[in-house]
Amino acid sequence: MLEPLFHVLSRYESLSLHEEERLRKTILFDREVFADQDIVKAGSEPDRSSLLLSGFAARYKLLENGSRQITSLHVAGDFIDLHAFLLKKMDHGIMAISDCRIAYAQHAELEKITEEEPHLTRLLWLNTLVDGAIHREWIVAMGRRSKKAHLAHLLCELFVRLKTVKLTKGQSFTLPLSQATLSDVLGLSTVHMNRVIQALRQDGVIRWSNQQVEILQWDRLAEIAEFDMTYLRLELAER
Amino acid sequence: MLEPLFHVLSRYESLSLHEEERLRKTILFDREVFADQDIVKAGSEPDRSSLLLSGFAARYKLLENGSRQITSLHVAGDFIDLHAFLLKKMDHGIMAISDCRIAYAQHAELEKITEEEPHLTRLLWLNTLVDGAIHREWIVAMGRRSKKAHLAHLLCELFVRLKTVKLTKGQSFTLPLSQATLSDVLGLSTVHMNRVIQALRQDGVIRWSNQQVEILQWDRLAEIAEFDMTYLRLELAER
DNA sequence: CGGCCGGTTGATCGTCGTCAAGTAAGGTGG
DNA sequence: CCACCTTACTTGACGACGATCAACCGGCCG
Repeated sequence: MLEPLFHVLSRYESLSLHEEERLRKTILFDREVFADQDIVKAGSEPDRSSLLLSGFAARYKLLENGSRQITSLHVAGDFIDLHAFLLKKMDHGIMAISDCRIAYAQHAELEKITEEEPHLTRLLWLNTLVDGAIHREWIVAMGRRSKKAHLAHLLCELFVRLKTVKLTKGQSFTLPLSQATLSDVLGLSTVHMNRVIQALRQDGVIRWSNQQVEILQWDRLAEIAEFDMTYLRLELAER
Repeated sequence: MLEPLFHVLSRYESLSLHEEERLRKTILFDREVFADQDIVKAGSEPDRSSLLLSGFAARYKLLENGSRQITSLHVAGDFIDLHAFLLKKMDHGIMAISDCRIAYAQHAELEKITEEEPHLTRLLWLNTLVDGAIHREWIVAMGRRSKKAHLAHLLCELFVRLKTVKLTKGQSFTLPLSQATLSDVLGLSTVHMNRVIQALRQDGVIRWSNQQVEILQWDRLAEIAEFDMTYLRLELAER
């Protein structure tokens, strides 16, 4: 059940069996959250952190005029609010984009891990640092890339992340986001979001329908995006 | 010398004298970096992390067409590349915006801290999490705020951050960024950057000249920005 | 069958980038 | 001390990009 998490953590540094056991004992109780439901409410102060076992989730903030900005997308294996362990108060909400399966780690247990398991602690810390690296890449995309390049970059990132948790088939993956939701990722109107997608289709680099994205020409897509996956830190380092 | 760092860390949770001592022993050698010089090069794999003692620094990425996006701004007390301790490879550069004074912590020493000082480790981790929270707020600003609101938000954030390290005088602070540099923060052209600044001036909420920013009407500025400082996590929590 | 949701397209308008020019301040060399 | 740079900021004109308003299509569900 925790395999996606093991895949994610051990893509940074190998996990010992003892550490896997420790995580199994820490991460408990799973529940289902249906699409469009909040997994964690903005402003709450949870006493546990949520691990996404399956499905897609998003962190988001709402503005007074009702608009929404999604600040990150999450897939199986992602510790979606591990930062709440130390940040305490949620400064944003997290919602299920598709139906999601969630498991929990009590903050008290995480604290014990920081007292007793320094290596595992560093891996969990690293996990949150990769979140930060993704945030930085999104900032670059929003500030200085064309909208087409931004979308191309997002697709490259999702493909690579999904591949490490074995959720791609060949050059395809399932992306259960409506164009309206996607537009809240890129900060666009839905109309223009649609046109940007059309542009990538017309370039012949992707096929996309019924929530299935197929990358027809990875090299050209990566070139449009100027995609450099260093920031995802997927090369295994020695412990 | 490390007082700014202590101010930053102890605004999260109080530091014990032992922990302050430990930091003093860990953070050594300071040097000066002049404005516009790189402090850390993109692609490098530093064996130490840099603490900014004074001055302003920025993390940035360059794109192939020569444009630049700044992904964060740093002030005295900020551990500007603490994430490199675990991320290993820099996926972005860090440059001095004004003349900067820098001290260093060897990664080997930081690793010892994670083995021996769990509470201090959590504080350092938390420090990187606040970076992430700031990134998220910037993403929201770039995606869904008007440019005027984005700038207002940035000024609010900088004012609050500078205040906690005692670098404000009344409602004023020194901001040694040219408008061209600022435009690489907001993702704008320099021409439009200038016009956005004019707009805030005309609203009478700020005065700004010779690198001195004075906030004339905090409430209106915060209202334009929809500024909610929760994300900076400045309320002191118990240990 | 009718309504709703997601996707698509056209028309129009505002925001913002680009090109261009001009001003003010500071620094250098004669 | 002044002629001449350079750098930072400022303003105007114009065009491209993206938001908004509006309409329409197809599939799904009650």
